[in-house]
Amino acid sequence: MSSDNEYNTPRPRRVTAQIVAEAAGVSRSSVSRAFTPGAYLDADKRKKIHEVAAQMGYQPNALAAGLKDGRSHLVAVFVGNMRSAYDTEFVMALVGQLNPLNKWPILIDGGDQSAEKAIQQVLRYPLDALILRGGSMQAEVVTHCSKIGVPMISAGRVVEAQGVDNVCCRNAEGTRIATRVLIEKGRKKFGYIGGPEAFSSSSGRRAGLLDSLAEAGLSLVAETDGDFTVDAGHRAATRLLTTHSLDALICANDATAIGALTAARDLGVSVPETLSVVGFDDIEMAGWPTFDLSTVCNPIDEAVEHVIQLLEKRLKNPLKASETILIKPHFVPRGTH
Amino acid sequence: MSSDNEYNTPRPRRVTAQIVAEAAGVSRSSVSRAFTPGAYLDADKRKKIHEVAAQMGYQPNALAAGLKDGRSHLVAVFVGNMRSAYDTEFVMALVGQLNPLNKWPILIDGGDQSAEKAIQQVLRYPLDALILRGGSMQAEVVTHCSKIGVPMISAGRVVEAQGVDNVCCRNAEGTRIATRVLIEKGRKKFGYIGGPEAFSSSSGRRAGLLDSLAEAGLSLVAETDGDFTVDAGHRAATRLLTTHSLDALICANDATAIGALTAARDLGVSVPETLSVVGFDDIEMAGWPTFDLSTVCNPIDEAVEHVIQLLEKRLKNPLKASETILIKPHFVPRGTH
DNA sequence: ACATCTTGTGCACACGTGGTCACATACGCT
DNA sequence: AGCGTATGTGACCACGTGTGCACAAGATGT
Repeated sequence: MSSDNEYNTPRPRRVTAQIVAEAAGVSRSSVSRAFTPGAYLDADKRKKIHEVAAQMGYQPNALAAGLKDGRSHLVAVFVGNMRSAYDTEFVMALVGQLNPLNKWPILIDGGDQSAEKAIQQVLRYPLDALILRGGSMQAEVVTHCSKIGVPMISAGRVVEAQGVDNVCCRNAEGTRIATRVLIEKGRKKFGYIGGPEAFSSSSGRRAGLLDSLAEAGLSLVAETDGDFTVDAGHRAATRLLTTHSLDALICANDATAIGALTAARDLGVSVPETLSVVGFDDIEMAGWPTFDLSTVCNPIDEAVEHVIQLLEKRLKNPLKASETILIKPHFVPRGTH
Repeated sequence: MSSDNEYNTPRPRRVTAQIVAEAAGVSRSSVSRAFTPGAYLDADKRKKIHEVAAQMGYQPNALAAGLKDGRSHLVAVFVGNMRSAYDTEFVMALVGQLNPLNKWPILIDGGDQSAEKAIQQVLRYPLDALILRGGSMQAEVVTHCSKIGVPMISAGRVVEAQGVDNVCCRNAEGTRIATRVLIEKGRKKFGYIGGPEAFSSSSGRRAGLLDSLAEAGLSLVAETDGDFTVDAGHRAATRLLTTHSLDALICANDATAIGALTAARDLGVSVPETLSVVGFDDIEMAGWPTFDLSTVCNPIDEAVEHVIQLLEKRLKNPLKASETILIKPHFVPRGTH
């Protein structure tokens, strides 16, 4: 780590309320009041102050304000893997909803190897909250957060801990529904391409598949694990399709499914005539004409909305009991099943 | 905007150095020193303090520290459009490089309609810097930043203003090279699908195309503008290919090219046999087997590295003259030309 | 003219930290 | 013992803000 004292030229300091006060010929308190909506201040004086402030480029220092009331309006957003399209879309939706609440997201990429260190450092700020989107988080960090009173909201993975709220998709139900649709279409020889074993979403989705197969008296013909990427999906599907005779391929997420789709084409297996391919998440790309992927929708807008609601509730009442909201997925029929 | 005073239950305040001092039986100063690398403190006492602090979950409040030395270690990252794969990849690389410098990114999505308001609010924090990745930024914001002494670094678009450093790709050179390659292959009837007119990158890329065409005594057969998305690329290419006879399609970015590629397939035009399609940026997706897109590499890692270097230089010397670094693109031959 | 109420503003404090300064303690040397 | 020096530590201040409190000034009522 580089030394912090290597700055030779000091930065010209920011304009402060004191400076504005002197320039406008009023007291510093009045400047502060001019920027505080509810405060008593003569209308003319307020206008004058705003003019001077605008000219000098003054805005109240959010850091100092936060120091006073213990609320920084900063929210750390920990993203499991920004390289995944689902996570990216999720973050975009989340950031869009955070802004109107006056909350500003500090982004931490869980895919980066220094993520743990990064999160430790970011926790030195008095965060209003820590939002987790997927990924894995050391238990140590969770307990640390609850110890220092930073609320956590986890999306996509249920974290059982005090003061942690959760929003999660009913993963098993998603694949259960999709599998039923395929069985009704007459599919019998199912393969599964999962994600990393450590991810609860992956195991949940697999469980739903097994449920529906059992229900119909079928069993899983072949399976293998990937890492949620297109590349891994391609490799895994190539392996499965060349070693087994399959008529349906359930994938743990859309990226995997897109890789599998490409692999099928490369092998000359026609989709959906002889093989059904189904993904999970319904990322934007799944709807592109090239792929036209049948998938299970893991609704982002709904999830984000719940996250925001939980955040607001938690901020209003920091001591409230933890909540877990489960979201119902639905099947999106397109051209690959 | 919601009132800020609607929090009924006050959050239990953070553990402070004072509390730790009392618990450890030392003075507050000693606690501070225990967390300051260079400071004099008895080794045993330091160890003791660290133990107590760890147990209580204490970490120095970064806000208060920043208030003191005028450096928040926060960096606003304004992204033109996080829905674009290039921007996403850029941000990921940037965030990864920012963390080791102890800088934390506050993400602002320029694609969101409230982006202008958001940036105004975020500027209330004493940011160490504002990094722009593409997109358009009101001149007002730029002058405001320079007025309050927040350094700006723009990537992908040259902003001519005091205290603004720039990193940008030689866009014209990129398409110039690509066009030459296609001309050497015997292509003569070129079409161009641009981006929004307001984007300098789009016009630069078009200029390079025209250069090389003129050089070879050719002229542009047809062109139209999109909005840098796959969908727009698809629509634009469909229009161009059905109304003109073309053997080469130069696209302003990869997303557009991928859309065009799909459109060509849909129309039964064989690529690369009868039509060459070339993109710009070399996003990850361009390398996927499904697309195997020939394109111009707009190197992200190199750009990010320069941004970081400029940032460090600027922080060391806030008054230094502005710099503009131009990056040399190169052609990436794949299967679509 | 005096009392009461309303409205506006300045003072002073708290927030949590890092650093400077002065002071206390201990140690080595003559 | 006396002195100089090295080392450790406590008291204080600055950073920029919001706000409670007290007070001043002006308006209104009797």
